This record gives sequence, structure tokens and C-alpha cells, in this order.
Amino acid sequence: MSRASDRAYDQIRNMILSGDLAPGTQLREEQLAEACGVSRTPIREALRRLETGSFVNRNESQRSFVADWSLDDIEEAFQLRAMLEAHAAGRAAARISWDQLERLSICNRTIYQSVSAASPDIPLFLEQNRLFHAIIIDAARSERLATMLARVIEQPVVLRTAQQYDQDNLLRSHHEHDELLAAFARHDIDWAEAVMKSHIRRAFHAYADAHKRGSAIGRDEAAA
Amino acid sequence: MSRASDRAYDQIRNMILSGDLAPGTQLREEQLAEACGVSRTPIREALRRLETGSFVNRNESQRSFVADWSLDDIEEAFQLRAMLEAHAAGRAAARISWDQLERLSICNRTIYQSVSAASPDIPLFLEQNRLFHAIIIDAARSERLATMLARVIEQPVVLRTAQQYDQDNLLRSHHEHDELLAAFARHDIDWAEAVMKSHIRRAFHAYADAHKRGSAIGRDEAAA
DNA sequence: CGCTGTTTTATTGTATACAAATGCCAATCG
DNA sequence: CGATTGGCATTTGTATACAATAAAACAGCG
Repeated sequence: MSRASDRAYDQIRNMILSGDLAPGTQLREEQLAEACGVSRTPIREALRRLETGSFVNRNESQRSFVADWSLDDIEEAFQLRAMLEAHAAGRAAARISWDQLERLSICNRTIYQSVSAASPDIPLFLEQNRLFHAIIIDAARSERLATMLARVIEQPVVLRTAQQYDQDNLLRSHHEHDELLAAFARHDIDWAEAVMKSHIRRAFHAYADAHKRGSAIGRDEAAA
Repeated sequence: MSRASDRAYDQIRNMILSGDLAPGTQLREEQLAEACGVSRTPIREALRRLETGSFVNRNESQRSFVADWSLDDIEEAFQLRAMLEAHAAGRAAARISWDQLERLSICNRTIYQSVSAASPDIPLFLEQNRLFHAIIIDAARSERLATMLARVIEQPVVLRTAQQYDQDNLLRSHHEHDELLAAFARHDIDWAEAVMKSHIRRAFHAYADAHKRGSAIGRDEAAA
């Protein structure tokens, strides 16, 4: 994973996520090549990948731009994610192993530790939360579903989401995960699906609320 | 759309669909370049696109192979498609315009003509069926959903599906489309979702049955 | 024999030069 | 004054040479 195109992908993605490249900005291959210290060839590849991940859009004449996300777009993405990830949770409930259950449990205990302190450890929460969902997707045993979900989850807005959570929301996440664990332990497909759907849905509203607060004071959350 | 990489994409895709390139075959860039009469550069781009469309897989060391689809994979793809397309149908039911309804109606009348004759016009059916679903996805007004569905629908197996239908199944398609029209006309979201889900599900079984028949006589459907 | 480390070969990755296309701006005409 | 077109500048697309890496072949050793 030290190929130039991979590094270019990460760099450009980070520039987009950090706001260095604002939504709507045109991305010129040569300019990016210079910025990343590589030739245009790997840049082109990175751009195509960023495109399939919805970080970048291309117009009809092949020019690339940093994707711009309306609140509607964001809700749509969350809706898709809720649907797909609920489906994954259902499959996982039917297939999950004892070992995977154990790992989920440990993971969620760590999550509790990361968010119950006076000053929550957000990076740790993000990492463990990611791991928690990754274990479920793995347990769902569906290659195709996994790649689709990867695309929805990697999307710019979703990535930043947890940054928006207040402590109340972080604790709720922990609790919902616990409920998921219970559903998995009983191999209750419907229950797992329902909990996951509501879990993602709440995450959306947490995001939307924070987004509105951010807009109200006239700055985007990316600037925080 | 006469760029070399687009032509290469189509050519390779056709070779895969026609069976010229059997599942599991390794795809070497240089060899494909020669076959398509272009350089490796556009071939590489075509390969990446084929990869996101699940026509091609890449192993850990970046070698490309024609994707191989087990019956489980196929069911999985249909399941995803059923979920996503039912969602699209629901959105369409809430948003569809009178004009779009009219177009769907005309489209389905053409479908009836194509399949009710003694010898069904399969190419016409395929084209109009595609159009029918495209109008619905358009009416759902969700860019992201559209691109996801495009990937699921374009997949090798799904593409060949209708070839498997016997006349009974083709007529059922027409009838189910009619029911969808009724649901749309009443803007009944749940009804539209349910009909669409069952429509896709039946298509899967039509495919699976034909597949089993095909296997029973020892040849894959691609050879037909 | 089978293993392991090394050399050879095949294949993919990157840089660069050039070709094609697109957009932009200004000059021209109605 | 506005629309249109011609040509220049910018940007993307393709070919090709070379570099890096992974697979395959092989030799030497236990």
C-alpha cells in the first residue's frame, strides 16, 4: 500500500475532508500531481477512485470537482446506509460466531470507557465504533454488500459524523450496540435489523442537529 | 463517447458476457491492449471500471481476473437489487409525475406486445423492460441510489437474466408492471415497494430455475 | 527428493511526451 | 448591442519507455 496512486488518493481525500479543498473546487490533474509530488498517471487513478466514493464529481466534459453535499444528499446517504446496514445486521444475526460475538462485546466495552469519562476520547470512540460495525459486516458474509456499504460509509459526511456527537449521543451509541449484541446472541434477525436501522437513523439526526447548529452561527462544521 | 477507454470497456465487457473470456481467466493488460488495438493506458482505466461493476476481480497483488459468480453470489445480488429497487419504487410512488406515469404505461403496453405474440420479441422486451425500470429510478430522484442500482443491475448475471424467461414469466413481468402502475397512480408507497420486491424476487427464481436446468444438461447458459 | 534462497521472467506501476478536446476570449458580423 | 465564430490557452486522453514488484524457474543444499 505504498503505491503512489494510493498515497495520492489519501492525500486528496484528506484535503477534501479537512476543507483545504472546498466543495465545488475544480481539481486539475497537473496541479494535484504537483501537490502530491507524483505524475499525472497515479493522480488520474486516484481521481477515479474518489469519484466512485462520491468525494469527487465529474461533469460531462470530464472535469473533476470536489463533491458538494446538500442536507438532502446527506439524508439520502444515511437512508441508504440504514437500509444496507440493517440488512447486514440481519444476516449477521443469522451467521455470527461465538468468537465474533465476544469481539463485539469487548469492543463495546472499550467504547463505553472511551465515552463515559468526563472528557470523552473521541478518536478512540471513532476507531472502536468503526471496528464494531466492521465486525458485523464481516459476520454478514456478503462480499458485495460489504463493498457497497464501504462506499456509503466512507462518504465525506458520514466520516465526520461522530465529531458532531455530544456525550449523550455517544452513550446512546454504546447502549444501542449493547442491544444489537443481545439481538445477535439470540440470533434474532428482525430485532437486529430494527435496532440497526434505528441506530443509524439516530446518528443521522445527531448529525443534522449539529449541522443546523453549525449553520446557525454561519460556519460549516468542517471549520471546527 | 468514442474515447479509447470507453471502447475498450465495451469490448472487454462484451467478451466477458459472451463467454469469450471465461470466469477466472486472468486479464493481462498488454494482451487486452493488443486485442482492443489501443495502448495499456485506456485498458487500465477500463479494467478499473469493470472492477467497480463486478465484472472483474483483482487479487492482492493487483492481477485482474474475470469474475466468477456462484449461485449464492447471484442470489445476493438479486437480494440487494430487490432492496434497493423497492426503495426506489417507494420514492417514485411519492414523487412520480403524470407524464412519467404516462410513459410507464406506454412502455408496458409495448412490453405486452413484445411478449404476447406466438414468438416473443426478446430484444424488444429487454429494451423496454430496461426503460421501464429506468423511468422509475428517474422518478425516485436520488442520484446516489441511481448509481448504486446501476452497479447492481449492470452485473453480468442480471444482464443475461431475461434470456432465461419463458413466455409465462414474461407475461408475469407485464402483469407485475401493471400492478406497479396502479400503486404509482395512487401514490401508495408501501404497495409499490411490495410489488417491486416481489417482482425482482420472482425474476431471481426464474433465473435460478433456468440456471438449474442449464446445469442439468451440463452447459452454462452463456453458451446458449 | 524436498526445501530454500536466488535469478529470471512476466506483469503491473509511474513518468513523460504528445494528441485531442474543451473552454475562453476576442474579433467580427448582423 | 448581442450573437457567432475563429483561434489560443488550458485540460484531459493516449502512447510509450522505463521502474518496481510479484510470480515462476532454477540451482544448491540438507
